[in-house]
Amino acid sequence: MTATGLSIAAEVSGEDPRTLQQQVLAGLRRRILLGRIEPGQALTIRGLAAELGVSAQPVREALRQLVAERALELMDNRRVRIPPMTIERFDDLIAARIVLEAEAAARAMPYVTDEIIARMEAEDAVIDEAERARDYDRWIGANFAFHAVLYGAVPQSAFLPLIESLWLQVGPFLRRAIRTISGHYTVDRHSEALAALRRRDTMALRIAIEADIRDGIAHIGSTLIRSEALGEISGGVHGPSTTSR
Amino acid sequence: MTATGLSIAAEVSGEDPRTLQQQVLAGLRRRILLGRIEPGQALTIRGLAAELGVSAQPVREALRQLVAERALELMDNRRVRIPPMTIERFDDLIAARIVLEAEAAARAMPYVTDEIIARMEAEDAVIDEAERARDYDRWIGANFAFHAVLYGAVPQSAFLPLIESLWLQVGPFLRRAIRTISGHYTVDRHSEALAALRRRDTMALRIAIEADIRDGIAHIGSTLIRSEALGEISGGVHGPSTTSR
DNA sequence: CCTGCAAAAATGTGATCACATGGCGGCATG
DNA sequence: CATGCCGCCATGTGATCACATTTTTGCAGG
Repeated sequence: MTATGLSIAAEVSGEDPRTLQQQVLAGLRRRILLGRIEPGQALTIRGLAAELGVSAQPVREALRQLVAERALELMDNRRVRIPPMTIERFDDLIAARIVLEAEAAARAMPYVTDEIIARMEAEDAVIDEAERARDYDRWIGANFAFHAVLYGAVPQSAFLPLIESLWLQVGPFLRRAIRTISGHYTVDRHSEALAALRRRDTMALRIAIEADIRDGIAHIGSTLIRSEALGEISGGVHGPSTTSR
Repeated sequence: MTATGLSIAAEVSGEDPRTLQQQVLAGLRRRILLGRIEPGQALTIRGLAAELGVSAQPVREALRQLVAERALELMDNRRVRIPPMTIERFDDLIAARIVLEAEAAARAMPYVTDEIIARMEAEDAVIDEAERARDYDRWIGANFAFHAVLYGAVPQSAFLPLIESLWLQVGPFLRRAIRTISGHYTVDRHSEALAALRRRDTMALRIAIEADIRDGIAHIGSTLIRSEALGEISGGVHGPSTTSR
């Protein structure tokens, strides 16, 4: 077993980080995925280091890794921020999610066991529960976990890291639109996906996954369009250099 | 314009790195892509630093970034190496390349100008020339560049970084099989792709790209299968700890 | 009151050091 | 001669320092 950088999949299956850098990375990744970091806001190494109570070294490497995953963007000023979102980029990200996740789901089918399905049902239950409790952090997390369990069924999948990169890019803008979503849309798609899994119906699974991504995103897209009137979403100009915290 | 970290696309369009770390990263990325680093061989920070005549710091960050891009793998011993290849993983990588690159090509169509086509023709010419000269480095590089020019036609494409990650994962094993390839197979597919581009025929382009990837890979797959008799391709066990060089 | 310049503070980058971990070989013991 | 233990060496990790670049602040001149 190789050391993961504590990816989402690793978190789902429960691993503990051995290095400080991995803890910092996992923490930042989580914050980005859950939309807890303001897009456009500049992240400073020293600021984060002070906030987390570690030296600059682990933070530097974590930031570098997140830049490589496109969760963060290295500007020309050498400063790091969450990349601003545009309609074109958002459209690209969703298109990439759809082709990758649909294919990943189909390729996971041979590895799907009852245990995998059970774990997905568990995540789906968490989603329901979080929705009733208005716990958006948990809602988003479980939503990703639902998918991660499926794609992660394939032992050394090359798909999952790519998909996680896409999630990290979309994540910061999910939360901002999530409150405007009516609420019950994804559950149906998840049920569809689970039903397809039980029947081992690959084509139906593809359709359910694609629909899930599209549905969940339609509202957000319109939210983006509304915000678009103001130009780029957060960070058109170099954000204020407020030390993060 | 944001600092790119000197990706393949950035190299194609010609940019100069401003930091040491970016130079190291670009150099390592190139060596990996061209298959100049032995799979399974452990890369040491100090070894690379000494080899490149820089301190450990830029090397550390470059390695971290390459780990994030899955070009390198962080083992439990905290050593870094090129991930061993298995048939399953190779199959995954090719499947991912096909769905991503076909989609990226289709989405690039609206942005295709005569200048883009001209640049692709130029890369294609380089491929021919390199093939006659038996210059495999140039051959592989131009081959990737051919695709990069196309996908890079889209301004802020989210696809290109994902695709580059896949190239980096496949690269180390391309060269090892390339000598066994008959030779003239891709040229036809590239001609097909160029013809489709001139006609602005998106569907034909998809087919050509997919065929290009499949054709170029079929022979390599069989090479892998032959090597598979020996177990994993390079690095089944932790590689020898020879300092790189 | 606005503008532009210069000093000062903040930040990223590169280098180096101290320490913990892991790998390797030698050595003793059966 | 084989095997297991112990110590040394190489390596990754974290911390810190020096320096160049960038950003902010303060002030003078219009």
